[in-house]
Amino acid sequence: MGIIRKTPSIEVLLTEFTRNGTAISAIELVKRLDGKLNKTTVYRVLDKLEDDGILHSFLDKKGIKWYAKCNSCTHDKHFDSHPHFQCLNCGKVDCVTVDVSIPKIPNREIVISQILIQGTCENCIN
Amino acid sequence: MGIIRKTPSIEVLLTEFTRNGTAISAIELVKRLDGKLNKTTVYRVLDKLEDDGILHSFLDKKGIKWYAKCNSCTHDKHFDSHPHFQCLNCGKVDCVTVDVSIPKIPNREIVISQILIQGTCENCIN
DNA sequence: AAATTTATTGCAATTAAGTTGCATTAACAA
DNA sequence: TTGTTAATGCAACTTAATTGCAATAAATTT
Repeated sequence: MGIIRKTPSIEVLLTEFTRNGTAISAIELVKRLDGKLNKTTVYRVLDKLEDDGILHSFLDKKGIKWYAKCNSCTHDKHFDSHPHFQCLNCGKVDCVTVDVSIPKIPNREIVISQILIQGTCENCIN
Repeated sequence: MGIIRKTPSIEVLLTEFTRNGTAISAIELVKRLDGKLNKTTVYRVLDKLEDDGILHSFLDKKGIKWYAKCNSCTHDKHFDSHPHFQCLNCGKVDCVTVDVSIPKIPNREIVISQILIQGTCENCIN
């Protein structure tokens, strides 16, 4: 893959992710960029950025799709197996930089694993 | 909560889960019981059975809702933090009885964690 | 056993995240 | 500057899941 054309849409979306380090849900981006970018475009650009290894995606407990900036992903391989933490109070989601080792399971081959942690974030804990 | 009335719907749905030990998706149950039970009823009974601590639910990577029989859940507390394994080949999903310890995260309180593992199951590995 | 209460069910309509088809626009290479 | 084709916008669609409401039927009361 690789980004083929540098368009305003791609820049606009990337800016949203560089603004702060947290994950952003697809619908949130659609709402946030309403009037600026079309819903379809948002979904398609996000998809492409994920293909390119720039963003990675995951679903929260409600099945809502979230995206976050990748650290060491390539378009070949996504290292998105770190846990994602969702605050039950403020809704914020971010990537947690701890290693969780998934134990081997007899007779099964593990391809991907996804860990979603929900609780209270550092801002809401007090 | 607790089941208030013992209706055929509840029995029909529970039978599906006792038939074999794997998890079943909500839509799969809706399809499987088409003509026998209404879609709305399926969703509502599943919801109630989860409330009662008889089933627990989780979402797969596509955002589809799955249910599985609980082992030691009560209507107060769901011990659903064991991983769920979904076969990328046959689609089967089941509960994995291994303990995955989620490390404590500084300044955050963990309430629930959900682990979804995808790969090849014991039937499809050969 | 009949009447009463109200949880449960079925049906149709709705919701909402995400997708698709297609005509139009605009990167960017030649 | 022209031609190619990726990217975009719009409208319509898809699909899992939910909601409102009237009808039905457990289970309790009389």
